[in-house]
Amino acid sequence: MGRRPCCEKEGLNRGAWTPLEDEILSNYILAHGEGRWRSIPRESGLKRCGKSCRLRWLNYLRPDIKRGNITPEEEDLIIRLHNLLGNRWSLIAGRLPGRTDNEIKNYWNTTLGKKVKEPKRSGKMKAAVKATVHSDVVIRTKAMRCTQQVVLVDPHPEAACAPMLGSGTGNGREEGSPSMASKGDDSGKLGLDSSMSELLLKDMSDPEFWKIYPFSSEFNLDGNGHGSLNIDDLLYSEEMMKNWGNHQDDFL
DNA sequence: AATACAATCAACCGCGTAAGA
DNA sequence: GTCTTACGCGGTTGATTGTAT
Repeated sequence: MGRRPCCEKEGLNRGAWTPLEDEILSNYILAHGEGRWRSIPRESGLKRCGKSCRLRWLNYLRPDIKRGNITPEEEDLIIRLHNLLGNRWSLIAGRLPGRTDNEIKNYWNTTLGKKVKEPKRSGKMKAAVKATVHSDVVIRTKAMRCTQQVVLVDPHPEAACAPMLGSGTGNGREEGSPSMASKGDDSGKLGLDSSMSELLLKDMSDPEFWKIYPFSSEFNLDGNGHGSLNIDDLLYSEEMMKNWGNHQDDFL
């Protein structure tokens, strides 16, 4: 009794998409909009599973897809975001307008992964993190959709919020980004969800973090962040919100 | 020119999660 | 509260293209 397949395989086309299939899918989505992927094959007449349609649209057919080589600036950003976020390609892609998670993942696996070696944490640093943080945060390996537990904060108008906080480039994926959700009329605001906690955990292992974010007095910590705190208190603290815009570059 | 190997990238797969019944 | 369905994600595969021998 294995997992039920996402769709019936019989009679469906597989492999590379033909120009005709691309045209049918594009026309359908332009007419009816994205979403309801499962019903697209049935209603458009495509012999593809909905999942395949979604992937084709997101990775290839979307009008805002940026073609061409990754620029050095983009490469640098990918490296820094990967350092901060790990293999969360959709989050990284959300900061690179016109680039897809699949493209970035491929680029990393084929090019950057060889160039960049994961910086090793010293045992001392790991121990510091262990001794410092006492929380119920569960480290996830996958990004989550975020529809609840969202905190909206006003961005600092003077801070250059791009790319980490969204540059407002019109990239459709930004508003679906799990960690930076915007809702309704709050277009000028930013959402932070609890997935930021794990990023924070990583950053907290860096002594520089504690120089930039002087939480020591607020949370009863010593200068190296030693003590006991609830990570959510830290994540959503005024100090974090205040400093984030001003110092984000230090962590990218 | 032919073959082998490497690199690239589109597509597939299975899992975790949210939403609705 | 439980079950089902659909979506979105990261990991992996395999076809294609490029390069070396």
